[in-house]
Amino acid sequence: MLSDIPHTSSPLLAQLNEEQHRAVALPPEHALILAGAGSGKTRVLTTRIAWLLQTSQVSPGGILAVTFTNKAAKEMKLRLQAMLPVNVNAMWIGTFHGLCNRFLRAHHQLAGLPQTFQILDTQDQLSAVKRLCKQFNVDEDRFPPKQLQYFISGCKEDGQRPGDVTVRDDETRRKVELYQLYEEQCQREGVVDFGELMLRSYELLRDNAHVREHYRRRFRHVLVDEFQDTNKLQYAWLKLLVGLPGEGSEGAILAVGDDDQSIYAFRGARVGNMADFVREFQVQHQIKLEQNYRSFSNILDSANHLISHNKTRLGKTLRTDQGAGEPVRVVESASDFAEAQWLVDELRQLVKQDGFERKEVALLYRSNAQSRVLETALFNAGFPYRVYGGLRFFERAEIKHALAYLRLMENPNDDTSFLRVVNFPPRGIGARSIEQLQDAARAAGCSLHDAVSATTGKAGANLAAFVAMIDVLREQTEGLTLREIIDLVLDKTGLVNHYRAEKEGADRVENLEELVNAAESFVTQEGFGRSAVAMTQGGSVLTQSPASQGLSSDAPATDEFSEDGVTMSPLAAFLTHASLEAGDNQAQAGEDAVQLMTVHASKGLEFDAVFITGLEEGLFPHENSMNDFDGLEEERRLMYVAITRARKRLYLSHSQTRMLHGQTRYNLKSRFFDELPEDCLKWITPKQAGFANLGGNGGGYSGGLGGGGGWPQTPAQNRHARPAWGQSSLSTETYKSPPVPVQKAAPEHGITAGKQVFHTKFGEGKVLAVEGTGADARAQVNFPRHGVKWLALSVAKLTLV
DNA sequence: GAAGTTGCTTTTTTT
DNA sequence: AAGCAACTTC
Repeated sequence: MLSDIPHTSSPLLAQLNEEQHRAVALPPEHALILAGAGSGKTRVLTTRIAWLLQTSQVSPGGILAVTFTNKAAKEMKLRLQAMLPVNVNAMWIGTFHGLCNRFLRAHHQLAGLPQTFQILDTQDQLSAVKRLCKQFNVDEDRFPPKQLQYFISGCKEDGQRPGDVTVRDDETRRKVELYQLYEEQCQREGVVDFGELMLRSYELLRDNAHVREHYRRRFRHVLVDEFQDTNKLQYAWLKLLVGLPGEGSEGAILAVGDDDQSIYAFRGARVGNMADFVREFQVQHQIKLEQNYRSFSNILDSANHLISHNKTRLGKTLRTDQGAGEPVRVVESASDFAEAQWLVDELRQLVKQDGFERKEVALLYRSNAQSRVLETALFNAGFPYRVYGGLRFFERAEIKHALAYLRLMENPNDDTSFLRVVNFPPRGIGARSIEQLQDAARAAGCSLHDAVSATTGKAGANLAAFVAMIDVLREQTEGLTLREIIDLVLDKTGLVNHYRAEKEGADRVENLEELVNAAESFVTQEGFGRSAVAMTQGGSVLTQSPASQGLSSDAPATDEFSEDGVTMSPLAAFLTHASLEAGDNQAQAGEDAVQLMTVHASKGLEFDAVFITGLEEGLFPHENSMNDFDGLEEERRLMYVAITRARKRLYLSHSQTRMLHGQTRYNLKSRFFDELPEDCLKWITPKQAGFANLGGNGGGYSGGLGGGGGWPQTPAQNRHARPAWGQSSLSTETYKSPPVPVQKAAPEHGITAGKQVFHTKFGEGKVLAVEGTGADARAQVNFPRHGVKWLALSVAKLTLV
């Protein structure tokens, strides 16, 4: 009953439905919100915070909100700021890793870390592991570095140090040994990987009662977004941070999640945390948000119907007040090329006739490899598109090189960075010199940087020059602005010149210039001036001062928890920013282009029209997942996520054949089609124009003139050349259609109704019907094992029995 | 020390 | 198919 809720008069609550209202105005106790897709989850989260502040139940300093992505954190701050005049930087809003970083910077001594510790991203971590393997002569066939990396990350996600791992066999024993050595290496070098950020922070809270008590008193309201995606360690961290009932703590957790949208089990997410949370925190308030504001009911019913096939669910059914809307369109193509071509035609019509905006249309697929055909077709049609995924800005090689120099200036012991740039650009320091240096460093138990002075000869001179350059740069850049520092480093290290001289290096030079811009805007946005300033997010933290008793739990901005302990140079702050936030990977936002992405990447987004492509057995559900129960359920949730992205129109598309790993595969349509409500669907058969059927005949799609990168032209972001017939600078107006590949005359197939035929995958079957001629010829065949199929004769290799 | 050649792998992804 | 790593050759 609304009347039972306090403070209902707040205008903040006026526009909420009853469920949302109840969620926002919950008492300060642990609660779980089951928020269905499109049910206004973020809105509830932000309004909850705003309401708590407005009704003076908490001050900004008492709020901690945690998300999984920087994007979500940014969004939350933005919307909060729009709701009420509050300094969002006084609140702790960020990703798990961002917040952990903040804790560790503030308590670096207690955590056993240098103040300037650097953060290894996944790439850095792998190269660190490789280096370790070389040093200890690990048989890389028996222990592939990638697998070791996976092992180490997995252990950390489970909260296990080397000593905590149960060793049952020799292989594990060796892995644990290497894990231990890896840890020592990181510690020596003053670097932490992502898992370490989380684990160290957990241990900090676990092992230091006064720190724990301080934060428990301080954070009265802890809000967790996407709770279904938390892993074991993150949940344990939350338990420490807030304290279980009976531990005398006062903070309340508001967990928001949707078990049906849990699609990250493969990387350690534990949906079970939701049930554990309810049990361990004795949650009294559970609210389901089932009102969907996004989709028409044909779309929503399809999603509901599909997900109802999952056995392990908390149970939730979305409803909408919008009408049925259009039926969900289902399309079958003969080949992935035909699918792509059909898609382009349909897109054109969608935009021209039905008035959809390009950027409001998404093409979704299960795996990245599927994007290529789509891109090729779009590119050749001159249709603007944008691909999400792939290399992000701060992951690009040239950027990582530049950052490595900067990191070395901050922390000379960072051997990973040292090795990355010691001979890049080439300066005559080869593998042999580096090996010698590594031996010396190992013998002396010091970093590569420090071992240089011990080397002799010509190699030693080169190394000495390199180290001297870094040291000189450190001195020269003292007191300069971040921009000036980076400019100087790019120049003096020869990095820019090296790429200028390279014939394919223009994009890289551009990216390096972009790095300077990124630094500039970082300074502006985060308020970093010339002098050292506090943590990137502002706000206060508990310093290492021993006087940590008698703290007020709120608004400690002016007390002894001043920012003293967390001052960082602008450079150090920028480096942290670069490791924690890989940056955008998309071309110009705002460009009106259709969006291509994996289903995973689409989570949290919505579009007017959505195409889900490649709905085939083995692809979606993926073959690696479809053999075990949990895997299949996750695939189904993935499909559920995909469907619920659509507002108005949804297309489901599958193809009979598809090129995969250089081979044509014959696929059955996805089992998910059988799990959708038939009366919501409309089966469309696209007209099979000649162009659409060029499946396996080696037509003109490959081996074009090359050049160009996507459309519209985004040279710096879209470096990889794609096949194209035309010039790379296309415009919709001037572009001419690619020449239609010459279709070989279809051989006389002699397939007629009633005959027995053989198919390489489906086996023997009986022809029921044949239609079309030449390239368009299709046969309907009844296979005893696989049912009735329509097969394009130009694609499927049917032989008469 | 750098450039060319062969062979191998191939889900999903954030921090 | 294609990208990447490791190997061989100049």
